[in-house]
Amino acid sequence: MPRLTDARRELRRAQIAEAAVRCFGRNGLESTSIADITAESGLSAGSIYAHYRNKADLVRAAAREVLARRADVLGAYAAQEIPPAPDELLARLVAAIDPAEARVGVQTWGEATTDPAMCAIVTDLTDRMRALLHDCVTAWLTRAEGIEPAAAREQAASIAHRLMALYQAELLYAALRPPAPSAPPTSEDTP
Amino acid sequence: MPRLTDARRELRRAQIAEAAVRCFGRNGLESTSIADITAESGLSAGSIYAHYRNKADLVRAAAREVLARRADVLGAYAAQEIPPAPDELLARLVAAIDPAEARVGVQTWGEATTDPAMCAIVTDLTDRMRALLHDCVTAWLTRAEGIEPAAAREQAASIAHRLMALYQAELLYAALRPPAPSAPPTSEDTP
DNA sequence: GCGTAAGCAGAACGGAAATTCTCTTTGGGG
DNA sequence: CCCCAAAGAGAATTTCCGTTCTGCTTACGC
Repeated sequence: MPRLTDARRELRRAQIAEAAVRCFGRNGLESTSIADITAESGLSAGSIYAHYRNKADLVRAAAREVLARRADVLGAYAAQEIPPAPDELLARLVAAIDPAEARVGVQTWGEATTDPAMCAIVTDLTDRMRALLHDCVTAWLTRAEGIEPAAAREQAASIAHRLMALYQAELLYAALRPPAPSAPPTSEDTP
Repeated sequence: MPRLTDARRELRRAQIAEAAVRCFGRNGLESTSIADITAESGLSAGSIYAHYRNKADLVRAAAREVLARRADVLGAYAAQEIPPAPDELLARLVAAIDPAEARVGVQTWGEATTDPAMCAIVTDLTDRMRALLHDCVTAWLTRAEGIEPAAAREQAASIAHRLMALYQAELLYAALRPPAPSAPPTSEDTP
């Protein structure tokens, strides 16, 4: 049965998801139509539906991609032998924020308030990032500050919680900074 | 010209906006149709369009209402003679969060990434709340901690910034806690 | 190489939802 | 208390968009 080889199939899925992320960053989750993604990806509607069950499925895939990419940045720091101090860590994470991805990230929050599946994706990633932060801070407390591992782990929890909160807030600021590059006007100008 | 008296007109607008907020909290900004708001408010579509130019306009009004209500809670604390300490202040603000309003608040963030008008509403309120926090913390630093007003005002700035960030993060958590009371299934269960 | 079942393009379909239109009701001013 | 324009109800309209369907094309397995 001549199916696409798995590698090629994944490539197509990624091609679609990445185009979707670009569209979402530009126009928002609900305002981007399948036609938009069609145009951005260079593929056809039929093709998209061969790779994703429906639009909601594609939105979730795009969300997973954006969120996972953010976790990866953090993961790189967590893997270091001597992790940076909390302030420094936060500063670097904030500096690594990409405005377009921040917008999609915040849009996924909004969607998550309504769609349980999206909520699961968001909370799962939030928990994973917080755990990563926890590891990072624990390692810093023990290696750079010379605190007992057990005590460090405990202290790190509240610090990680706060770091996560501050990071999320920064993500929100980044998402709102340049309102929108070229959003279609919503027709409410002159009364 | 027998128009509605201003008081009555405002009453109708509020009636519609409040119904809209309830719907948005339940189903999200984009998923609630005018028909939903019609059912919730007990008014007709024609009537709604007599009070709001279009759906986007109504969404903005609802957002303003929810956001303003949050600012009011904070404003009450800011007006006190001896404001609470930052930790206590944050704890009280968090305790005062209503899940349904939190959901709408987060949805407005998502919308703001796309709609410049909504972005202006959100950033305006954020700035105003931060300013209120700033006043609160400054007052606490001077009155409870006995710090010079000028120095207090300066120190308060970064504290207020952090408080705002932590509050926003808590709002997000509250919005995602019980995923959704009764969301319509998105049809993606069995492959 | 070659056949075939898939991927894929693009038009067609169906439905939903915002906005508008028309007719009825009603509240306020004289 | 009466008139009339505006408020309101609810159906009609229209536009738009997700999804599906129909063939052509292509890439994989033999």
